Amino acid sequence: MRRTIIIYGFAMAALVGLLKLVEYNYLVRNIPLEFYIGLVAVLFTSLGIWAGLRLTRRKLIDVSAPFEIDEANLQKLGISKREYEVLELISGGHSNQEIADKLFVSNSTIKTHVANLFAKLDASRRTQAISRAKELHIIQ
Amino acid sequence: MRRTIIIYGFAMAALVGLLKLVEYNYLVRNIPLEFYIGLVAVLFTSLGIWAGLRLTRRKLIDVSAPFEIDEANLQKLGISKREYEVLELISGGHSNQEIADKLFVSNSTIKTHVANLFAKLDASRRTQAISRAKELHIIQ
DNA sequence: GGCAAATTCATACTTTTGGCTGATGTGCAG
DNA sequence: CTGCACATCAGCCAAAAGTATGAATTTGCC
Repeated sequence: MRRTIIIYGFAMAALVGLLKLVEYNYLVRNIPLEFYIGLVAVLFTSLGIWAGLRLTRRKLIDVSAPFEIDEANLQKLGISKREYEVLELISGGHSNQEIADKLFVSNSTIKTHVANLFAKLDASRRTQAISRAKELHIIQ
Repeated sequence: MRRTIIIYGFAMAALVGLLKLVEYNYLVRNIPLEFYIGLVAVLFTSLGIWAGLRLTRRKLIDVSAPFEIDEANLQKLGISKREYEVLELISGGHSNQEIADKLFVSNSTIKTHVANLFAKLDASRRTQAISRAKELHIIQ
């Protein structure tokens, strides 16, 4: 953004210099004013197109951005690191036992984490938790 | 696209007219040439930004294209209309009983639909079914 | 009309999940 | 040192989900 504006400024300066040169030639060689104006128009139209695209390119990227977890919501809900791991595995379609095996803890532990997640996500079913978490952009 | 170019053409013509007017004033009232050039630069820069955004707007829309269910995959798996409704409600976080109430059928019926969905989606848990369905782009 | 697919429902049984309570160990900030 | 958050685990009970099997109805299509 800032860089684009700076580049735009430099381009502006360069063009002014160029114009002064043309102006000199115009005065000396009597080039038609229309040609002069046309040149300015074309150059600045191009510059406008370029600047416009530059300034909105981030939006393009943002829109197509893959996925970014909403850390703010995670913080707000107070979901811990371990709980988040469990949440991800739940949304991956794993059972409590599978999650327990993957994380090398007992089934009981997973149940506790899941229960805490439900409280924090205001859910009472794992499918509901997934749905809520998706709404809050804390999982994909 | 074509419309943008036409509008651009009209704007160009209008500006040329405006410039002629300014040029007249310039010749008559001796407005500095720099002012004249500056005006052209600003106007055409704006026009360039506008045209540039117009011409690339389709890309913006394309990139942010919402979501389209993969009908091909639905067909391939042989998921029926009713089954798909159930699938959507499952992914919405609803219990079998809730789904039954929403669709005005019995819990048993939902269980059957769910079992059939599992077979077709090669899943054995609703969370897994959601995960698979998402992979296949048949739900969001 | 008749067949195939889809939709509906039931019953019985197993597994998984969820709700609740309580307990232990660890690390960190006040 | 003393709460506090976090992570760990256990046990019990109830509810929900999943499996299997069989069957009646409806519907779209040839």
